[in-house]
Amino acid sequence: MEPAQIDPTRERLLDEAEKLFALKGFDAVSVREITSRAESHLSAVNYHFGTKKNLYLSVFEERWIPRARRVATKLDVLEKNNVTSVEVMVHTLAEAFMRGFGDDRERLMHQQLIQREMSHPTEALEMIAEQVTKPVFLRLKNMIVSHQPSQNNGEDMFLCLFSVFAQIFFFNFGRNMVSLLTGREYDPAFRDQVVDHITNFSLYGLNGRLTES
Amino acid sequence: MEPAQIDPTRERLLDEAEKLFALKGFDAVSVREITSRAESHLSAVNYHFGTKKNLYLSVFEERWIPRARRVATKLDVLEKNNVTSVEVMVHTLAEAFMRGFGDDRERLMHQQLIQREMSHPTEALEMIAEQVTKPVFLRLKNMIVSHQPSQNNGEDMFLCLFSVFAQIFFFNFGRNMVSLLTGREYDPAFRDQVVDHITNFSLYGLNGRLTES
DNA sequence: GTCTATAGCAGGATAGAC
DNA sequence: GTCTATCCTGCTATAGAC
Repeated sequence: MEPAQIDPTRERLLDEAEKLFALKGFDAVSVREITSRAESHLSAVNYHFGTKKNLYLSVFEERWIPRARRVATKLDVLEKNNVTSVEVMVHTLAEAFMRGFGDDRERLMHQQLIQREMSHPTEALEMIAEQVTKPVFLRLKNMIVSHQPSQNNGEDMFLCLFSVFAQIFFFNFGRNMVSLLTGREYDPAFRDQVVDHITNFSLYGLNGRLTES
Repeated sequence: MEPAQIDPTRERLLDEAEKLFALKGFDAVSVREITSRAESHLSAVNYHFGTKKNLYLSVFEERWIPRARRVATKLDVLEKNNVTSVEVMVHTLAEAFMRGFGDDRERLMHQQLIQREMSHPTEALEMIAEQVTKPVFLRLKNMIVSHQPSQNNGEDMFLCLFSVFAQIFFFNFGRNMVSLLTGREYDPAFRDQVVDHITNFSLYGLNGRLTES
């Protein structure tokens, strides 16, 4: 099925499709728009992917999931060095997802795609859950609980991990609201501030903030 | 502009439009679908709202914003009773947004609409920020800092409030992913568990969980 | 294999009967 | 004011020229 030789037209189609699906969502994007941006032709999509829907799923198979796996390798160093500090773990995690992509645009695109899938799942969400989210969460859970005297069960730790990811997602997809209320732009300084905030909030919650001297 | 007498056709159109826009998003919904569910006719939308876009904005003006204000009144009792416990505040806040709607469907619809606006803003987001989010956040910030010896500035407290809302949003719009990973359904028991989790995580973060005996 | 042409259908908006 | 009929545009998918 996969061509041994990479087809550059097919690659451009996947690139532009991913950008547009993230920006506007499946229904708001036309195949014509994708092909014209990819400097290709309407029927090239049909030739390479059969249908628009299958192009969408291919974006996840061939772009999104490999990228998510790449970002997840940022956690390898923690395991290799046998890091025991939860603070370092959470900071690494937050930084990996807030800054561990090629650039800001790529990170936003990546997270807008998963956000759409989470609120309106297609076949892609199950692929992602099985191949990415579940393995990553299990690794994180084991890293944390193996160094801690906690009696928490796995489900409770999963909820905590969701709370960390919830913040990462919110500060990306909700950046418009955040900017409207804080008056801050998403420049590198603010992003660093957000990473520190997520780390501190996830570790100590509100009490840590309110009682610090 | 507003009719003194409420037009039942107009009301049904707003009701069905809100449901469908929340479920599928602006582009994926056709006016024909809205009018057929409202047992009305295609041109009724044109007559009452002019355009599809204006119907969408009217949903926020006449449904979403009034509902958000209604939910926000759940915070009044805290001010009236001069509550000083941050734990009570956060729990009230989480419960108001996790359970303080007519029913589960209404809450999900409400939060899917704001989620879409946050990631892809239209004129509606500015209305919401001005008329709902900013006033609520200011109230919450003042309630918390007026009882605390904290030196935190307002911006930092805003980030904390975003982190609380981030979790509320995530456990709603991301419920598919949460269910896939935990195997739990969103029954009332799980929702109570989530409210408690958000309260605890927001107050004490991971450390509170890991060091509890 | 690439691209043109087009089938076949659904969309938003409107005009006009009543 | 309500509803039918229709316009025009844009869509996906396909057939077939080259």
